[in-house]
Amino acid sequence: MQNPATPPHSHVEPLRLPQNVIKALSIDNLVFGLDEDELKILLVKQTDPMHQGKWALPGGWIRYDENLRDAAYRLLEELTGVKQLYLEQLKTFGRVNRFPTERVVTIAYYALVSAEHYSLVAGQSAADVSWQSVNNLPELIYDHAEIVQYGIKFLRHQVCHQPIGFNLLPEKFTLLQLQALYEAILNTKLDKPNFRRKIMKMDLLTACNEKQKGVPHRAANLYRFDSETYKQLTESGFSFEI
Amino acid sequence: MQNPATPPHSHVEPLRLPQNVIKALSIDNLVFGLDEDELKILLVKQTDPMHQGKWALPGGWIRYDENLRDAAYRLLEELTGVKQLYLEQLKTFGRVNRFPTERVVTIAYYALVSAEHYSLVAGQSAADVSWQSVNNLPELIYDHAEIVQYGIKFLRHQVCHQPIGFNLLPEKFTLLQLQALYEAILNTKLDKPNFRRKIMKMDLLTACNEKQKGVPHRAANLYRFDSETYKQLTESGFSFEI
DNA sequence: ATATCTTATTGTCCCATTGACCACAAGCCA
DNA sequence: TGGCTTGTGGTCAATGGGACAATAAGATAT
Repeated sequence: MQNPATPPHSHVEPLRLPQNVIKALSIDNLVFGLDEDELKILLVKQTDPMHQGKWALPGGWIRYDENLRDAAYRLLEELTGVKQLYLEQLKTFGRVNRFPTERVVTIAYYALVSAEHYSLVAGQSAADVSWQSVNNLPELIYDHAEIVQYGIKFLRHQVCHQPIGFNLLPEKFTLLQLQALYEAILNTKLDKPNFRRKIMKMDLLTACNEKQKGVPHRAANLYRFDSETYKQLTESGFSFEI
Repeated sequence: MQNPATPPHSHVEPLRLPQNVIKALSIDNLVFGLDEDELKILLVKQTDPMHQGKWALPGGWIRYDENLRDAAYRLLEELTGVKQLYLEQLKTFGRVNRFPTERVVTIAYYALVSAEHYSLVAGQSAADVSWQSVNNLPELIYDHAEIVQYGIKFLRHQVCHQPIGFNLLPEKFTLLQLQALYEAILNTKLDKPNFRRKIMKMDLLTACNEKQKGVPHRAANLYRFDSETYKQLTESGFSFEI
């Protein structure tokens, strides 16, 4: 972990910046995944003596000639090998003393990893990367706990107002999987028939004409999110609400 | 405009950074105000030959020992003299070539100026600061048009999901003023009796037991926003929706 | 084969909310 | 006094959501 792409929080003192980056400006990624109906985030274990036992958000430096989002993508791909994921800016955190040795402002992004990629992510990379349940997080370095709290709150809000939850599911999913997703993120119980009607009435799902396989009970229909229709509906004033 | 607090976009080349700031990181403020039922933003006229006739968002550099929000507050107060305003982070913009001479990333904040302060704002400061209708904006420098578009969209969303619109009104306001605010921001027409019922049922307004004065028709009741009640309601799961 | 279990899916009832619209009240002005 | 404008209270039908009952479809156990 001594290469130029080393995340800023792998060092403590002295701060050794790689060449060709914007000093004082870093990226931190808040990566969400869904595991057995539980919402998890991706954390990196700190190995240096100063932060022994603590964890951090995966992050790194922005290159001088690199757009912000590109930097976030690159850092995630370097870490997890996953290319396709939903990624949006979360917020910028810059409290004066958030970083010990220098004034470092960090731009936080949040990402959603689909079920297909979920198990690959942590495996692809070093052993010190792992998924952790948002309901039972370890101690985090710097202000990362604050970033996580803000991000969870933000995700809870977003997921109700934008159809982004689908990014956490496999491409083809059942209505119950979708419902379980909302229950996991919002930490609530929903009524199955009502949830079903609400979703279907939006006309955002297209039936795959295919059924679940390998389940020990009646197989449910599989659906996929129809982003084309969503785009059209949005233009005519439709707004997604759960 | 050659003092150390000069906004980054007042210069073009060479980039002369004031001492004691975080290089490569600036603040831009998107300041909203309501004027005669029209939504306006605060812009600064550019005087240097390079940007003659163009306008910019008021902005500046972040000091090395200053929190981000504090920097945004300071810059606004320096420019307008207004201390009390609603201010929140909007988004960070950092396209590689958004700034001509250097890689500069900017953290955009958005602010809401109350009607009491509205007319003071532009007067307090240089003649090259003025309110401009969001429906008829002049040409802006750099990526400021993009920031403005994003901000307007964001405001339209926020105002429907959070009770922030009150920050644009005087402390005591009538229901019709509130309705006009929503109509101006959302660019729609609303039904008066229905809007009224919807708002009142939320229990977020307390009557001042006072009436409008100096109007050539029946005077309406004045109300004020009750932030205490809102806090309590929020904790019990209430969510503001228009 | 039959019972039983689990989940999928459809249907129904009731109530709160919304939107469209009407009617009257209050105050100013000519 | 009457006409004008705006405030305020009401009706009514349509809609949408929450609670919940009922049935269907598979899989498994006996």
